[in-house]
Formats: sequence, C-alpha cells, structure tokens
Amino acid sequence: MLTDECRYKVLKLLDEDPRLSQRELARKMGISVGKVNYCLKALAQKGIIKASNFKNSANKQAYAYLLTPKGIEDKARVTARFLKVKLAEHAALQQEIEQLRREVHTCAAEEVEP
Amino acid sequence: MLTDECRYKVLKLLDEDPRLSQRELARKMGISVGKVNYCLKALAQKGIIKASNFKNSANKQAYAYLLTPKGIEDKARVTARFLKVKLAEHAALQQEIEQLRREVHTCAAEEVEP
DNA sequence: ATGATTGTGTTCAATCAATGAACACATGTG
DNA sequence: CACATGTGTTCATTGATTGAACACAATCAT
Repeated sequence: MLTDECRYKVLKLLDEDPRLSQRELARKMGISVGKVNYCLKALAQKGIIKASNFKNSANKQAYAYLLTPKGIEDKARVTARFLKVKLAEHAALQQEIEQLRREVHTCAAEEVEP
Repeated sequence: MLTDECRYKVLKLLDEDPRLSQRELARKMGISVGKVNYCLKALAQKGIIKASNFKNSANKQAYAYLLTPKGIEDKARVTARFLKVKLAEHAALQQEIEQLRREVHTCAAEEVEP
C-alpha cells in the first residue's frame, strides 16, 4: 500500500535527511525494506520525490531522495490531513478511555459481590 | 488472531447482550463473520464464554454466548490491560499531534517563502 | 403439507498487504 | 586481487482476513 501514514513519515524523514538509505528508513519507520522500496517508487512515479541518479547512473551505490517542489507541497497537504485524522483519533480514544474506565470500575464491583 | 482488542470487544458486547448473533457481532465490531466465529470458538475453548447448546443441541438455530465466571474475571483483567494500552496510545498520540502541529506550521512557512 | 424465505453457525478457497532472505552491483579495505 | 560492506531490487512465502457458499432449523405463505 501507500497509506497516508507511510507517505507522511517518508516525506518527513526525507525532508530532514534525503540521504537516508532504504534500510535506515525501514528501521526508523518500523516497516520492511520491501515496503519502503515500494513506497519510494510510488512517490517517485507521482513526482513527489526525485532520486538523484535513479535507474541509469554510473554510481549505483546510493541515492539521495529529494523532495521536489511538488513534494514539498504534497508534504504540507498530507501532514495537515494526517493531523486532522490524528485529532479525530485522539477524540475517539478519549471517549473510549472514558468508557473503559467505567468498565473497569463496574467489573471490579462485580468482582467483589459474590 | 485473537487480539486483546477483539477479546475486549466481544466480551463487552456479549456481557451487554449474550443473544447477539455472530453477524450482529461482526457488524458492531467492524470485522468479518469468519473472524467472529474464530474468536468465539477460541474464547469458548478457553472456558471464557459458554454457548448455551453448543455443537449438540436439538435447537440449532441460535445460541446465547454467556460469560462464565472465569469469563467475567477475564473481562475485568482484559479491560484493565486494554485501558493501560489505550492510555499509552493516548500519550503517544498527544506527542505525535504536537509534532504534526509544528510540521504544519513550518510547511506552511516554507510554502510562502519562495 | 409443502415450498419459500429468513436466520442461524460453520467452513475454506481466495485475497492481499507485508515480510525478509536472496540477488546483482558498486565501493571500500587489507 | 579478494573480501567485506552497503546499496537498491525482487519475489516466493507468510499469515491474517475476508466473504461467498453451505447445511440446517424455524417461520411464513400458499
């Protein structure tokens, strides 16, 4: 896939340091190299990142994955969207926690009375 | 699988209404019937729930999935554990949101300056 | 009565994201 | 030169999840 979360994290990390290898990205993101590779290709195809010397270079060793102007724009958009989702999650979680607190109390009560 | 989340939700819903069908459970939990069936069997095998007339009954139409005493105990334990996890998630989310807020601001700034 | 419809639980082949070992290549090292 | 290390890339395998299909029971309509 290429979820918003993945997209956001990749762009954030590459914006901070475009010279991260796919394995470093994988480690920092907590996903596999295969998935990182897939995401990078997807983002490159969308023109969101540009790998310096992608595919036909004499120096195949390492790439720098640079955000294109479109990429910077996209990063802002995705980040904002992601924030929105997280805020919603936060609110939902808050409610769920309240519910859980009540559950814990009633369960504890049930536990006592035989 | 039989995650804590699944376990908690099933026990909560069945505690509220043991007469829920597997399809109703699936709908309320947002998962497939197959998974519900799997979870119920797992919980039954653990002795956490007991299906009235499970497997060898004249009336095969519908079961009531009742929490056993062990089930009630388990529900309390799982709920507490689940609450703990959710609180941790909540804290993590809070930090992530802070981070995102900063990101949004810097991105917006970058957007302006050419 | 009997056929049709609805509602059970159950099964299991198919799906699909995700993994990570394996590969080809390039560079650095001894 | 050989060897180790570090790239990106590939792809068979894994494993959870799905949901259509099935057998059975009860109810409804004719």
